[in-house]
Amino acid sequence: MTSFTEENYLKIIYKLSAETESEISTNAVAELTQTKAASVTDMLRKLSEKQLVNYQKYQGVRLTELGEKLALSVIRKHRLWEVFLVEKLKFNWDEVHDIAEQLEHIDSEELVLKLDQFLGFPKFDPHGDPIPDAQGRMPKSGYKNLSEIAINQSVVMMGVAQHSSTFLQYLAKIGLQLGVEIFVFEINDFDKSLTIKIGGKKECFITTEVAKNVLVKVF
Amino acid sequence: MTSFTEENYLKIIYKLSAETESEISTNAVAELTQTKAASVTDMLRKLSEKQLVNYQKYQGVRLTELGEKLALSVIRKHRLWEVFLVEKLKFNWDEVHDIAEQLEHIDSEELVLKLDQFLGFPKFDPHGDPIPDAQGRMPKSGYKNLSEIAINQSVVMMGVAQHSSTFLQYLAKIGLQLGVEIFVFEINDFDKSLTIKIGGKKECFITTEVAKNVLVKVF
DNA sequence: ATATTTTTTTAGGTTAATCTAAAATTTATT
DNA sequence: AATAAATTTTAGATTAACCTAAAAAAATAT
Repeated sequence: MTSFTEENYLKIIYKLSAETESEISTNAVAELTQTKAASVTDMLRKLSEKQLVNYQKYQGVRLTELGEKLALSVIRKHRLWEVFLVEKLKFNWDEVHDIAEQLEHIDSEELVLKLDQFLGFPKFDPHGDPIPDAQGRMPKSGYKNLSEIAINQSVVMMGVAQHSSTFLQYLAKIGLQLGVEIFVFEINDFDKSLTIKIGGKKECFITTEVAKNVLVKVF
Repeated sequence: MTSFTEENYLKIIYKLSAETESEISTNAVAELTQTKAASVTDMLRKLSEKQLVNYQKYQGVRLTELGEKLALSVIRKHRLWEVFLVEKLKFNWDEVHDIAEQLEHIDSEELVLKLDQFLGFPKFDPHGDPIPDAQGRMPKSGYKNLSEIAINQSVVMMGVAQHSSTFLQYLAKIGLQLGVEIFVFEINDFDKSLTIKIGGKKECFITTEVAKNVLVKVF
């Protein structure tokens, strides 16, 4: 009913919608799908015919309720498979994205149900992202960005807001991994860069850009 | 490098090759791919260009060494995923084929390696079919068809040579499942149909067609 | 308010995988 | 060996997803 490609478009439109209030532009979609704007226009027309998006030419897109449901089901599958890959197959969390990108399109409700059960109904994936339930409801994480934390506060790292390998590998290098304690030692007034203490030991200097992409839980 | 569709053709040509000595005909492939002969001709030309098959028009096809390697890698993935679905996710063995049909095309060597390890390097899938190793070598099962077993012999059921849901459900209904003991009670000279005793209890009448598709281990 | 720039769409084309109908080749039958 | 039947291939179309180049619309700057 919906192709691999259509599912990818829905997922991308969903992600963009989470970041911005207004309609999603053709160009924004083109950038994430790695295609040209003209191709996006074609696909938006098609998705619109299938009632998966609301689209008026030159006015951007929005997912319909049905489209959002579908997007969430793909995201659910992606994140469940990531849990499987890390927890069961012992992949590193920075190696699983591309494989999950393929697995998320496997079509079988029964499979998702049983996988979820096998994994013990996880609520978050290995990057700390919430896993929608079978009805498409997202658990609320309550996590904050490290950049919002006040000086002298202690927090625990719970996830990331960016999934590129380079970023994840940088985190690994400086010792930032899920579960570590982070103490905000100093915040530079000028550029908001910060000095943190990781796991009560290592001191480390990071830019605000990095801090924005680290999700933490406040005690 | 090789598409989903190309992989399916290779797999089907491999299966047909296992049954017949001579070249595989276009029509035979068309039947299993559920396409028309004309489409098969197109694809055979393409596979031939890619050095995956040897193909002379009007003369049928054969896999090249490279083609066979690829086919075996797809079959390996299919069977490993079937083990996962049955052993870990608790699917019934007659429910897993269609899902494995999708999973077999997931592209990641690392994934196959880790899945194999996670499953404990299984040698046979839930239908008793041998799982090729990473080098494409098939373990020898030594299993026989139930139709070859002499009268008054006792054997254990180890697999099936046919995977349709209807067949598997028929077996389930008469009580034939992996691991049961089968005693050949009587063989009808006329049509080779047989009367068997299942698990030392139930007596049961089956056609030779059924017996041909049941794999058994002789003590 | 008009002109310029940027964004988006249209028009027309490409490739992979399929199809139908007709032509060519091989196989089987007399 | 000639003809009929079956199989296979070719020719020409179709659909999904993409592309480039040109045109149209919207946003921005003067």
